[in-house]
Amino acid sequence: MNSTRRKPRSDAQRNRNRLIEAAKEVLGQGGPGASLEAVARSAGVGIGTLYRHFPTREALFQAVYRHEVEQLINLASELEQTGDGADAVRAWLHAVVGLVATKRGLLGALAVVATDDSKALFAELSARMKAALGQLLARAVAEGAMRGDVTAEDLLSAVYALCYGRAPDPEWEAQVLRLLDIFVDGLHAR
Amino acid sequence: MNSTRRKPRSDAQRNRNRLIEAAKEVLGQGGPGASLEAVARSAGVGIGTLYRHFPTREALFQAVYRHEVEQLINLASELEQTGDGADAVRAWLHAVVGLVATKRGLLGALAVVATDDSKALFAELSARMKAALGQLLARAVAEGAMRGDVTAEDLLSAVYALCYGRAPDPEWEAQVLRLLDIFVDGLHAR
DNA sequence: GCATTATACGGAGGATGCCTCCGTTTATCA
DNA sequence: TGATAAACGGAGGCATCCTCCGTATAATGC
Repeated sequence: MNSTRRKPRSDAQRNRNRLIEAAKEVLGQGGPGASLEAVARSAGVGIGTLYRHFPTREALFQAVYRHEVEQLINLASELEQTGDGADAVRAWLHAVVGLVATKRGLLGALAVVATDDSKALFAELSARMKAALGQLLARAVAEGAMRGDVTAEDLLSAVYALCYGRAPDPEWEAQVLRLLDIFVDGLHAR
Repeated sequence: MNSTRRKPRSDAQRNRNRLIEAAKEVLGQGGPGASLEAVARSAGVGIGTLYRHFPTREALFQAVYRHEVEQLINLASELEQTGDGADAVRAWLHAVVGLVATKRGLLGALAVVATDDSKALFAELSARMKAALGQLLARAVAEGAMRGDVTAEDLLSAVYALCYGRAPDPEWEAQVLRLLDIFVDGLHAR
């Protein structure tokens, strides 16, 4: 039994990233049924390469989704360094709305397939989002800038409700952000 | 201007029904991406015939959905004749859960496309469901069997929340029905 | 550096699905 | 029963799916 793992080849790593980037674009645009060959083309990669990295359509969806959420979580880490805890909370929630705005089709796709695998991923990433927001929130509360009786879970639920309660027209993102700001105003300690 | 409409040919009518029946099966199984040629095959009909009756995938989804909901509404009419108003309400809500159980993929499909057309259909059918349940509910209240401070809309919202708050595993329908029964018990006047 | 080789790449190809078009069939009506 | 509007069905052109395998190359040991 030989456990010496070679380092993954650099071209493999590069192509994987390109594919995720291209998929983010193409699937976000075209919805769950979009062409995977278009994704490969847009990534400048053969179709065989796409299938080697992501054996199923769902695997690709998952990778894109995880990538997006991890960017959000990184953003939260950065925001922890900024001056104002309340502003950090607001900025982060704006970013969440931005994600929903561009990835609506993608989220729909994941909701439709709903395998055990996707459900597990969903649960994991939800927990991590909640934790990230929890950090930001705790700081804002500690600074005395926000009321302490609202949990990260409450807040995320509210954002989702705002996002999905409205039909996606051109005004969508602006309207949601406006409502969200009003909501966040209400969170401030007085 | 000539308004003499010929009667639709009987074979057209028959094939249309067969297609809806087949689509109910195939799309319910295979989800929104299922093959329309499979639907046509399963209906024992040429692919051209399918496309003449339903020019787009969405048109077919809509027809199936309308058909299902109209069956529910017919069921409500029948239940109005039965002896016990409270039982009628319960039976009808069970039927709603049954619809969601078998047509989950279909509903997802409609949610993903979300054209103006589908939204209008959705609104129309929601209103008719509400009206149908309202009738049943009114009778149960008039009989003194149920409390009068709950609207049909409340009730439908609650059922949907029960349905979609739980992941669809094998136990799903039984669990939802159990919770629904508890809820309906709570509706009874005491 | 250079040879070796595990690893990854790319795209041809067969199967299937999408949708259109049009020649053939048939239900209806007089 | 004949005329004809209406409906049928499937061939065909194109796109996509996914697999398979010959070719290319990054990593490693010398």
